[in-house]
Amino acid sequence: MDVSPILDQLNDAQRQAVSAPAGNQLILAGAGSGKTRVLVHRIAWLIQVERISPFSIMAVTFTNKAAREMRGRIEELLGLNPRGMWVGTFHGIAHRLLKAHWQEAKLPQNFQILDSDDQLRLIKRVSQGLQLDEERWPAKQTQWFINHNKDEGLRPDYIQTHGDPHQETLVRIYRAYEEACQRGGMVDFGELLLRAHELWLNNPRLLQHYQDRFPFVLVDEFQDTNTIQYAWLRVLAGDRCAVTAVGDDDQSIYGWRGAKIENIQRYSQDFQGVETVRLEQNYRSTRTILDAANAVIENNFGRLGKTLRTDGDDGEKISLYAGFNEQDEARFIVERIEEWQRKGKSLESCAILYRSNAQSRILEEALLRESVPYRIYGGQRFYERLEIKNALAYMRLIINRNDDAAFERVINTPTRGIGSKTVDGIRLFAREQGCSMWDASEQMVSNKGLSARAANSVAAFCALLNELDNQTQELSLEKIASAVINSSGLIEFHEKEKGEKGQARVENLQELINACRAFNPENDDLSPMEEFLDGAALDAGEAQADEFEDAVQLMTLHTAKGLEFPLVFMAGVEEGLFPHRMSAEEPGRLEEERRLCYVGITRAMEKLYISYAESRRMYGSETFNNVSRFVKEIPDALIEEVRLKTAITRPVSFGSSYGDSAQSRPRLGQRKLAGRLSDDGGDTGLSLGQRVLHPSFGEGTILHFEGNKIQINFDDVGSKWLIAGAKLDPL
DNA sequence: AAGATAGTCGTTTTT
DNA sequence: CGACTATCTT
Repeated sequence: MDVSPILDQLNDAQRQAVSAPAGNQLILAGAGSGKTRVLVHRIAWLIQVERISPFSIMAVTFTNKAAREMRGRIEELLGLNPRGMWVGTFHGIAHRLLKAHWQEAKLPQNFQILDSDDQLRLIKRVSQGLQLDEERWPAKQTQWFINHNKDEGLRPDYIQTHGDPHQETLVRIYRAYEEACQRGGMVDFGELLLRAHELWLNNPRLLQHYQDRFPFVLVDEFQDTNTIQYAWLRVLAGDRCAVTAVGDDDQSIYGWRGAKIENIQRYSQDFQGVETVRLEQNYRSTRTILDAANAVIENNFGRLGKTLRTDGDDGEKISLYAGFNEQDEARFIVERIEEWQRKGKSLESCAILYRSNAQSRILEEALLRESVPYRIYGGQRFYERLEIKNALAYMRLIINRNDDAAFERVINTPTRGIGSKTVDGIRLFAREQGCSMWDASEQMVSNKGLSARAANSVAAFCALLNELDNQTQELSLEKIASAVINSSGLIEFHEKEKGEKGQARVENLQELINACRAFNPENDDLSPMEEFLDGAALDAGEAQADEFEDAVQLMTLHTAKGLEFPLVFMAGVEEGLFPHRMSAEEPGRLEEERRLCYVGITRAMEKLYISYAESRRMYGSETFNNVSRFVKEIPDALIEEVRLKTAITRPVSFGSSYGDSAQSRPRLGQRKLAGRLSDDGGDTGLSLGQRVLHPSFGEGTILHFEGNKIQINFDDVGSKWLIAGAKLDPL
């Protein structure tokens, strides 16, 4: 066997990981160290050198995107599609198991997946059903409670309430929610994992079957596994399976979602003879960038230890810019991007990363002003959009009339005169009869259990669905979607919505038909529509329009994990924002913020800009933040502070409230600076060296004017840059 | 059933 | 501040 295609072009550590003898292995893969490559080559090695059948291999990822990429790259390397291999997300694989063994899992064959929005609605209804005050038991919090416990593998019976009445009520809702899910054949994300785990624990023969089938399991992003995922893997692995765990403890940024960074350490103890390989050679960033990243992450304790190295050049220093407010910061970034563009570089190669989504608006405005195209990642996902979920609900009802969640969603969408009172009545009747809302509706229509008006509307709705079902029996998925969207009245409903919103929604519905056309069914046991709907629930769909235009990329630091860009801006690197004030207190959470910073820095290939704003409007009021502690953790030698030396072109506006001081005479030698005019044409009356009073900082002396900012040395709080318009009273 | 209005709340979000 | 929700109004 010629192993060169598999091992060539790998460094020693990568080669060691790829060609290790079959067994448990932990691959600690630093940022940019070729992690996916090693994973893919390891699989190729198993198949081609160790002669392992693809049927014996399972590869688990966290995102659909990662799963797709892995499948694609394996195919590329092997030159063929490794049939029989399972590649998917934890949730996707759990779903597959439950679909295959629905009876053992005690689920209806056509069980539905609840996304978090569906889940929240259901929790609200369940809480109402228990007569609980929504103020005291906010559905959001209950949802967090339920999901948190499911992530920990805890069913209601196993939760320790210690007699705390608050906890006990939450457990009661949890229990009622579970019953509602079971009644309606609905499964949320956490439940998929929990059920799949229990499926094996309760069916030893089934477990045996899968243990025999998958002697090789590979897991990507191991640092992001939560308790139930780890437990599931542990059960599958038994004591014969070889597990390859790939991860980076320094890039664990989802602890707040239940991910357990400790799972990496635990793995070495729980699994037999784990061989550890560190991938520390970085192929992405300049030495300067890596040194900065290493210096920051060194401040965390209890790391498994790993230092990124490169053979590359030092590269440029990291530029640090102190904007005097968020607008100034945004303007600075946009100017640097235009500069980059003038050098003939693409916009696609630039990313602006920020801690929280709220920061994107100011950046967008600045980009818009200069007509720089941009693309924002994150935000609402395609299959989570209201109009899409409505259309899908019709499709779900075609398959299964007893899908109450879908029923409630569209019985009056578009509005057809069925108010909440009627729906409440149907729900109540369904509960009493122990039947679905669909059945309840039919009964109430024939029993005269409804007002004539309501009965009419409900009957019409039922007829519409029955007709859709009949019409579409033999049609392709695309035609079904098209029929649903057109006959349901959803298009007209959204068309008359005012503003651009309606237009966008109609386009999205059109896009849904396109997605149906492009859909490739793979599972013979399911109808294409069933398969499509399951897929839609598990894959949010990276609907990003305008993929073709060259555009700057805007996203949160979390979203940027796994990506790389030649030019990176980290914006808003301030105390309070990053690290976020909610995380700054607890050491564990602060360390996670630091890992996020590490992730951010290591996204940059050639050049990194870090910026912050000395003053920022947050929640409507102005806040003054210091530069982030993380910046101070970067050695000075790697940083170059940017001070704009641009000519003062813009007039300064300190407001017109100083009209009376227009006569105050600038002192000699300061005429040029002090004589600038404010926007409304009046002299600001402020001059260098002048004493002023600020409402929060007290008295100070004006040190500098620059652009439309002003530096003042305050007696109490030291020197600060303020914006034009700051409330300054000349003394 | 749409529109207006008051009140709330405010990190990050793989599935 | 401003986006989103719940509630009230016509």
